[in-house]
Amino acid sequence: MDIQGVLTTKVKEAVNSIFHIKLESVEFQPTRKDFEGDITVVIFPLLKVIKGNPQVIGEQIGDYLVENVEEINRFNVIKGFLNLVIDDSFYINFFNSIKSDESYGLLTPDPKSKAIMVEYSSPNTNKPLHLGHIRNNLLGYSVSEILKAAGRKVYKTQIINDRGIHICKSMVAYQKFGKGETPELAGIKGDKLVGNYYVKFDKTYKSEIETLVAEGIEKKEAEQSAPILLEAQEMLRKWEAGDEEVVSLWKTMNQWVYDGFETTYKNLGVDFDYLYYESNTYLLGKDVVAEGLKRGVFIQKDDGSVWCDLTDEGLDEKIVLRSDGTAVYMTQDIGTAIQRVKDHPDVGGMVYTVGNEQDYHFKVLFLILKKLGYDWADNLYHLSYGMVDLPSGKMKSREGTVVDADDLMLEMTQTAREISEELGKLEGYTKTEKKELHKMIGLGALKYYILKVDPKKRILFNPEESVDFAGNTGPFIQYTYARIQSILRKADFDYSTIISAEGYQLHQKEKELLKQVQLFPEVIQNAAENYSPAFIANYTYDLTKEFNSFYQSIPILGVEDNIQKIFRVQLSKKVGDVIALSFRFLGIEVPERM
RNA sequence: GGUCGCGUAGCUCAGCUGGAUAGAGCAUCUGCCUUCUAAGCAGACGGUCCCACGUUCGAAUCGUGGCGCGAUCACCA
Repeated sequence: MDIQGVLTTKVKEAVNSIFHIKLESVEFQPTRKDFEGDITVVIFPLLKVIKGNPQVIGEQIGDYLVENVEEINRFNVIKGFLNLVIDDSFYINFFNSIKSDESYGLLTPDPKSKAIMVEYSSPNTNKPLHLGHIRNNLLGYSVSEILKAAGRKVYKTQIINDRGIHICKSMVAYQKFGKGETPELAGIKGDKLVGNYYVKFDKTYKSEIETLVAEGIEKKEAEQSAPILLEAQEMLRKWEAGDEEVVSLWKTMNQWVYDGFETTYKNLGVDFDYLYYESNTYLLGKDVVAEGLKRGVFIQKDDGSVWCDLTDEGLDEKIVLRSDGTAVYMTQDIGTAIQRVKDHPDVGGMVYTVGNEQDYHFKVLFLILKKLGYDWADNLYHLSYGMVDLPSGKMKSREGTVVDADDLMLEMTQTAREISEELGKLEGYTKTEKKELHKMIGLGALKYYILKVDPKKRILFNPEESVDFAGNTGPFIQYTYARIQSILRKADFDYSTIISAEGYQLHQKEKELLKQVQLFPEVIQNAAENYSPAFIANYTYDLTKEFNSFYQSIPILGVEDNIQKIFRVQLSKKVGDVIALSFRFLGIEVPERM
């Protein structure tokens, strides 16, 4: 069925029979729209082994192919390009083979193959989620779905950074100013409440520094000796010592945050299979480091600190344990990775969705795990993505210059409602249905906006200019899907008949659409190999554009010929299916109407 | 300074395992709703693909050297 495979063989055969030369490979590309043809053989590379004029060589191969390959009708040669015209029957047969296949494009997982664990989100528990987390979440979730579609077994996970000085800051501020406030009493989400105290801490801290400086103390000194900071440090010591009061407050406030996060995740449509808490895993890496030291993977310095020498790899030495024996960030990540494989022995690789400011950290982490000799260490991937910046610069929670995740989702939904109401196409929909639809569209716009760009690229997000709903956007694709569903609702006849390739002549628009549908499985594989939802987004856009052109150029339900009508409805349905599937990989829902 | 990433139309981005005249959307301007949803379609306008050199029949794509932007080079996480 794979035309390229067939052609490769046949072109080799042709070259062998005409020139008596064995070819290694043949280069194909889709024919440019300005020329007649569907697939093109590039002749230039052949000139290295075949002496002669590319025009003549092309024609000779073309003649042979028309003679010997059933699917090829005719050809033309322009410069060094051999354009082949494929017979309609090939496309129709292809379509018949996939039209009822609901898992078209998907690979079923090999039960023996190893699972892959995808980590994403991994927030601190002292402030609400913001736009940066949204990018992280969408990427991690989407890549998980894409990997599944490509036949991988996937576990979604996150590590929750629930310990450390940053948590204590919120806790201290709450103790000082909280007066027993709770999310219920304040009527706000728990993560927002805790976030407020984090900001409050920072304000107090800054004013204390000012006071100290006014009293004539050096700024650096003041920064280190501000009373509220000392209190936070004291609290961290108490926490590590298991102080009951502190631990109890920690538990209460963390729970508020988890509840708040849960709401945000639910709205965003992401979820996790397994959770890891830093408070449970931060000590794990120490044993591994001790063992690695024994085996000579690490070296110990005079002060007792332990290091990994990576100078052979062109990097520096990296600390894995402090001189006082406590764990650093790296220690914890080593431990967590190993723990995950212990918990889930079928895991054979991991994907870490973390911003690109940590490129170096993960490079080192992966090297260390490899040095420690874990076989899965070859299958680690850092899904590194660029920051989301505002026109005013970086987002900083402490300074309140963030785009809050909940607020943004709400705004997108409201914009969707305004547009939708203006167009007024939802007659007969209940309030609830409309509300759901507006959310679907608003989030569709947001998710597509973020996922369509290459993860590596930095995104500049301007809250003043709202995310578009027209053009290359989520709603555009959702709209096309709704159009297709409308056609299917109106097609009140049996369109399940298989259209015979015999005697059916494809309209140009039908053919272009079929070619686009044909690309789908390959796109999924590419997206999975590159860990890039952007591949899926861009493909879906191309497919959608092609469909809209088809839709506006030729009648579907209105066409005279019954066979044509059935075929076009079938084709429309298939395009709708592919759109829905693609969007599912992006975590975007598609509407019946809009 | 070393390392990594990015640099394509006024703006946002595709294209990057080398191929024909570099593609979309937004914005600006023209047409198209008494036929299947106009959140649409068709068209116009808009380009030193950051610069230079090199490899090649052929370079936005590969290599080297620059320039610009960002990140990173903590006994912070």
